[in-house]
Amino acid sequence: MATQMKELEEHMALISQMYPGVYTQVAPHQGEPKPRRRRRKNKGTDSGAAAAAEAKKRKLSDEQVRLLELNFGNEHKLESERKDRLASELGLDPRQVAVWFQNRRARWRNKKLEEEYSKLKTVHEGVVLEKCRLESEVLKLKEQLREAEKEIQGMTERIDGVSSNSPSSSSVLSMEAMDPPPFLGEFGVQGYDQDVFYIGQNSYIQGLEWMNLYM
DNA sequence: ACTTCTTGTACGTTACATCA
DNA sequence: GTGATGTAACGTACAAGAAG
Repeated sequence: MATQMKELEEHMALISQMYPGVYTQVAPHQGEPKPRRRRRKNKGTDSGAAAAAEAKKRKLSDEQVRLLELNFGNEHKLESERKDRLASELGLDPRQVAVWFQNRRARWRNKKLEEEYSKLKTVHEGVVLEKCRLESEVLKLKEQLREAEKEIQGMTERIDGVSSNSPSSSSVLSMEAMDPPPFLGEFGVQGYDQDVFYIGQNSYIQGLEWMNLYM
C-alpha cells in the first residue's frame, strides 16, 4: 500500500514535469489527515418546486460544455480574467467556471494516468516476454555446452586409448599430461588437430534454429 | 522579517442526474 | 426500483504572492 502511494506520487511528479503549470502541487499531505466536515443534505430544506428548479439548473448545457471544453483545450489553467470573461459569456457564475475547470483537470489527470499505466503495462509485458526468451536461450546454450563437453570427453577418452597403445605419441596429445588442462588459447583449438574438435556444423545450426523464431 | 489575507490548486467527498 | 457511472459542487489543506 505504501509502495503504491509512493509510485503514485512519483507518477504525479512525472506528470507535473511533463505538464508544468497544470499539476503544481506535488507535495503530499503529511501526517494524520484531519477529519473532514460532512456536507449536509439539501433534501427537505427547500420547497419541492424550488428544489426542482435548482436541480434543473445543475447540469450545464451542451453549448456551455462545448465552449468550456474548447477553452480547456487551449489552456488548462484558468486565470481570473479568463474565468470572468468565460462566466459572462456562458451566463454562469465565475465560481461554476472555476469548479468546472477543477473537475475537468482532475478528469484529465486520471485519463493521463490511465494512458501512462497502459503504456507501462505494454512495455512491462514486452520485457517479461524478452526475459522468457533470454532464459530459454540460456537453457539451450547450456544444453549445447553440455553436449560439447560430453563430446570433448569422449574424444579425450579415445585419444587416451590411442596414446596408451603407442606411448611415443602420448607426450604430444594426452590432456592429463598438461597442467592446467589446455583450454588451448582463447578458443581451445591451438595445438590440436582440427578434426579432433570438429563438431558437425549442422548440429550448431540446428541448435540456433530456434533463435530464428524470434527474429 | 513576520503575520495575515487572498487567490488558486489538488484531492477527496457528497449529492444529484442519468442510464442500463 | 436499483445499482453503476458521470459530474457539479463542496470542504479542506497547501502554496505563493500581496499588503500591512
